[in-house]
Amino acid sequence: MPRTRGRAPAGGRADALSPEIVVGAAVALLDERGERGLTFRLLAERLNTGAGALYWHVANKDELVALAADQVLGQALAAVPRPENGTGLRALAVAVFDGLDRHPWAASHVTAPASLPNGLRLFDRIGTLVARTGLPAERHFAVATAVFYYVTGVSAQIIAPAVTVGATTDRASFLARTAERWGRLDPAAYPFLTGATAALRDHDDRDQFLAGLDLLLDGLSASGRSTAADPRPPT
Amino acid sequence: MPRTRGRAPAGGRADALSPEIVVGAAVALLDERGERGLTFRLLAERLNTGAGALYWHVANKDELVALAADQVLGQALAAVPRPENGTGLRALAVAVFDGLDRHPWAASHVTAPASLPNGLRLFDRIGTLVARTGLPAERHFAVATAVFYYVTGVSAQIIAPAVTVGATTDRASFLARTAERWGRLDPAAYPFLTGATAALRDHDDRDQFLAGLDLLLDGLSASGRSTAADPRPPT
DNA sequence: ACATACCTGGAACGGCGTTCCATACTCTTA
DNA sequence: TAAGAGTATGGAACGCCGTTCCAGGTATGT
Repeated sequence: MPRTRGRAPAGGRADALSPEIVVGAAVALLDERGERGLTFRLLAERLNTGAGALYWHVANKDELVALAADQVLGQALAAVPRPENGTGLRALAVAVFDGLDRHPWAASHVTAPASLPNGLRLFDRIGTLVARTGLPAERHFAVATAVFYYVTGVSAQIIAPAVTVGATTDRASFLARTAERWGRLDPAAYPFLTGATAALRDHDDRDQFLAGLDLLLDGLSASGRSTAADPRPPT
Repeated sequence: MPRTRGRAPAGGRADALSPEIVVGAAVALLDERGERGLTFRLLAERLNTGAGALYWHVANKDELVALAADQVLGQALAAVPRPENGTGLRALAVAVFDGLDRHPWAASHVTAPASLPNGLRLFDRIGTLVARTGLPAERHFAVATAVFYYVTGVSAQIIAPAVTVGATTDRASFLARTAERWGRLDPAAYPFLTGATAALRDHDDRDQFLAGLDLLLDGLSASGRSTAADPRPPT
């Protein structure tokens, strides 16, 4: 890719490309065909140009996918309700999860430490909300990082596999088959799994995300209560 | 790949391949060159055979990488200390993190729901330890899943980016550059990040994993205390 | 009209995952 | 011992991919 990416001062062709257009088309293609279906040739075809032209606007495929994922994250952040009461962190996390769930390929590309605009915005909003909880200041960064890691990492774990699986079969029958396989395991070697097949069959991914998130947030308020900086120390 | 993969009843050549040998060589190659460096041609060359022969033992590259990651997970599980007191979950999680940290490419390939042997073993051990905490039985599955997601998802978030970054520059200078970029952001738009550059520069990834894990486990014991099934209800 | 900088798009390169298949090896059966 | 079957090999070939290269087009500034 050439050094500069700025547009010509004033003009340019009417049908000119831009990084935004290329990334937008990439998001559409990723939504339709998944990560393996995104190809510079196919993308160029949709944009009525050649593959080489895309490299003027985007360094390589890694950057293209990263930018596409950051755009998805931006849409998710735009959907976050105003943080009114004390539930800001939870609402933010849920909005990100739901946003990524609509574009499953993106989940595994939102990485830390954040470098792209919306990743930075997400981390900053988490940090700002953490700073309001009354936790001692020296713990803000570590806690914010933990929440960021949870939201991005666990979302990726939950959402990403669905891409591979969902293409072939629907979720219910996949869970049923998995549960059946668990049930056939040796109970001596797998005492927990063999008894958990019903729970596996009935579980909901989004609820799992929320359950873990609430554990984390409970731990946050619990540890906040037991610190010296707390305005209302126990007894 | 052909239908069957069983070895001949008794014999075979002295230099015969096997799925174990192929996966073992793949692990070595992944350790040396990372995921992009693993190639069927290169792998075949190391095993003194042709690329086509590998497909007799392994269905495709996805399966090969998944099996390699599961082998790494197996090594990590073998290193877990005996779960004596109440710290079993923490020790298990730490062992998995450290094991994956030694093979960074593997972190993002340990997925849920687990299907390969060591993924199943990990989930079962987490579930067994959760069942011992005194939590009501109907919450065991959800909590075990949350811990599993945390361990695998957050490990992947922390460890995987280091592959891309570490190849070019060392960690300290990467953090320094990132911190400097955060410092140049607009404080009005990024109030938290602009004040967190020092914390970013000094943070330790493993400590972050532990900090979040402890939050989660604190939440676990806190929510365990407040449930109806608890033998000692609050006041 | 000319020079310049930006941008395009098609051809070409090297490498990849995967398939195919002729061949070889070993054990079983006769 | 000879033949057959099943198992495993390895090299050639296929189609596709990311990426590079570059000759040309298109606008602006002089």
